[in-house]
Amino acid sequence: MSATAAKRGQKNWPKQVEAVCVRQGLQLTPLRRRVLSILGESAAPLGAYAIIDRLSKIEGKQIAPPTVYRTLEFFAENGFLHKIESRNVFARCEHVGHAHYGALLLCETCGRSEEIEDEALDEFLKRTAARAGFALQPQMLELQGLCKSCAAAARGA
Amino acid sequence: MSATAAKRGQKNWPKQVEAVCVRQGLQLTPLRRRVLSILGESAAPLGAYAIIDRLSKIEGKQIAPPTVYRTLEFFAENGFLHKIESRNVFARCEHVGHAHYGALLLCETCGRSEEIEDEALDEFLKRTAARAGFALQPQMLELQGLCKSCAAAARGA
DNA sequence: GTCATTATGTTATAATATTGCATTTGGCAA
DNA sequence: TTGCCAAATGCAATATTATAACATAATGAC
Ligand SMILES: [Zn+2]
Ligand SMILES: [Zn+2]
Ligand SMILES: [Zn+2]
Ligand SMILES: [Zn+2]
Repeated sequence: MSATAAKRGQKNWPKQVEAVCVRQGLQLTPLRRRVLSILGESAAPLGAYAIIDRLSKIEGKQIAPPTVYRTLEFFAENGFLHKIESRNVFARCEHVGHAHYGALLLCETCGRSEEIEDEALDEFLKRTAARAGFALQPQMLELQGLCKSCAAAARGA
Repeated sequence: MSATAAKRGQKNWPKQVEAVCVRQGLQLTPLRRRVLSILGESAAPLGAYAIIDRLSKIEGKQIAPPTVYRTLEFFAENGFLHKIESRNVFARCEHVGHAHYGALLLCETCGRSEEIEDEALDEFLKRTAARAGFALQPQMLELQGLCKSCAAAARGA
C-alpha cells in the first residue's frame, strides 16, 4: 500500500466504523467517538494506557482504565480493531466489514502495522497445522519484520 | 507426534538442554536446574508466576520475580525455551539445537503447545510479506487452535 | 589469591489488565 | 408519560505480568 493510500485509510476509518455502527444499530456514544478519533489519528497502533492518557487530556480529568478497556473491547468485538497480542497495542482494522484471512505485518522499527488479506495463506496454515492433527481457529497472524521504508533505511545505513 | 513421543520429549528435554550447555560451556547452576526441572515436568507451558510459585515451594521460601525472569531469559536466549507472547507463558523448545522455521500450535482448550518445523511455511510467509514490501524477521509463529485430542473431544461432545 | 565477570538476592516499582459495584443513559413498552 | 430494563459509564480497588536498581555471592582467568 502506498503512503497516500495509508493516509486515506487512516482518515476514512472513523467514517467506515460509523457507517457500520449505523447499519448494525450499534451505539456510537460520545466516549466511543472520542476513542475512535484518537485511534484514527495515530500513525501506529496504540497501547491502552497511551489512549487513557490522550483521552484524559481531552476530557480534562483522569480517565480510569476500565473505561478505555471496555471501549476497546467494543471495537474489537465488532471487528473495528485488532488487538496485537505480541505488543499489547490496538490497531485499526483496515478491512472493516470484510472476512478476515490474513496477517498483521508489524514493523519492529517504526511500530506501524499493515494488514493483509490472503486466503491462500490461511489455507496453507490450515493444511500445515492439520498435518499435526491440529484444527486452527480463524485468526490474524502477527508477523514481525521491517516495513518497506524502514527496511530501505536499514539497507541505506 | 504421538502421546508417547510427546512424553519422551518432555522427559528428555532437561537432558538435551544439559548436553548443549556442556557443549557450549554454559553454566547450568542449581537454580537453573530447578527451573529446568519445573519446566520439564509440566504438560503445558507455564507462566512466570506459576514457576515462581513452584520454585518457592521447592526452596521453602518466597522467590522474587527477577530470579525467575532472569533464568527464563537465559533459557530463551540459548534456544531452550520459547516465550509465547500471545499467552505470556514459556514453552520448552522441542527442537533444541536445530534451526527454527516453523510454528507453535497452541491449544485453546488444554493449553498445550506443539512445535512444528516447516521451511516451506517460512518461505510462504516471506513471499507473502514481501508482496507488501515487508521483510520478515526469522520467527516462530503462534497459531491458535485445538489439538488433536481436544478437537476430538469437542466433536464428540 | 586477585580481579573481573557472571549469577543471584532483594526491594521497589512499572506496565498491563480485570473485578465488582454504583450511577447514568437510552430505548421501549404499558 | 412513566416506569422499567438493559446497556454504558464512573470509580475504587486489585490482579497480573515484568523490569529497574543496587547489593552480595559464586565462578573462572590470570
Ligand atoms: Zn482487520
Ligand atoms: Zn517501519
Ligand atoms: Zn524450538
Ligand atoms: Zn488440547
